[in-house]
Amino acid sequence: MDTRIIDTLKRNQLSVTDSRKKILELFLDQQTALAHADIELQSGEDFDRVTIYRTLQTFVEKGIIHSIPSADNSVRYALCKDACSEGHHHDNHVHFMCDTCLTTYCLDHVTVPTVVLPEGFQVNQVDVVVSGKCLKCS
Amino acid sequence: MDTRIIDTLKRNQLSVTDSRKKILELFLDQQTALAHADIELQSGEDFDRVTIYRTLQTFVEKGIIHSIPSADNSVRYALCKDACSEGHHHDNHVHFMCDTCLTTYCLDHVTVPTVVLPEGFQVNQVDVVVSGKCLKCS
DNA sequence: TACACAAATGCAACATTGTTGCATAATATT
DNA sequence: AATATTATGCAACAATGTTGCATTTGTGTA
Repeated sequence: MDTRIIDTLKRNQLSVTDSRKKILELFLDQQTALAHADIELQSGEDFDRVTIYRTLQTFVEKGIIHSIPSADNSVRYALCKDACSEGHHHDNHVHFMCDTCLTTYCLDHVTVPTVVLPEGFQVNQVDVVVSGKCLKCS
Repeated sequence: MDTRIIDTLKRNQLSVTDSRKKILELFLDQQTALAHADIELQSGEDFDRVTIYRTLQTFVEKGIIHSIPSADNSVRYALCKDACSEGHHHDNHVHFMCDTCLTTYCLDHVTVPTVVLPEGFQVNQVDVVVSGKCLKCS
């Protein structure tokens, strides 16, 4: 068992439970974003759907994962890396969703460009959602 | 009745029906994005939910409206302006969602910045979703 | 290690959102 | 005005998300 899993949970003052360990493991094992349905399928041992919803919600609140906007009614989540995992929830991100395989990536190292808005709009967070073909599908 | 409504429907080879007229009118009357639920509430005369879903779907296919990604499980739609309305579906957009009142704007005139992606990713479309405080709420 | 407290889970029931097939009604075409 | 085409409404269903509460599990402490 990856020690990062228990470390992360403890650092965030969360009880170490089976579902949390397993769900966090799924995120650590793959570099892509996961939707609720993915987790339900991949978790093997079946946790109650409610537990998965609540776990995701808790992880978002603690800044362990963040949600990725999408236009297809399926919110996905991805691990917050480095800086973000220390509690800076309001980070900007570039996300990429493959039109073909629907795999979604959080591109941490891509810098979010500055957006200039009309007078009167106060910017809090900027999410860039790029779609196209990913490495595997092109 | 706004002649733009019937014009737009005919230009897109769509039968002119009550629900399509009403829904298109809602989009034309307000400058903000609408979710399915908003339309259901605002349409007054109640159309079947299925009709609303199908109308939105048809409008998206014809390029009359476009969907806006969101992180809260509620896809919103906004009118495609000028260039876009002539059939160029794959336009890039900057959208703004107010954290306070949840009103969503399609900022047509704001230019979408260029995003540089890692080797191997082919860009098709770029959506920028900005959140913060809107004109009214700041 | 055992105990008590706090917290998370699972279940049930429900609410919301989205989809499909088909008969009926409305619109378009001649 | 008559016919062909298309959209609507209904019903039934599927998927997704939420809430309250009893039970179980984890945590901190003696």
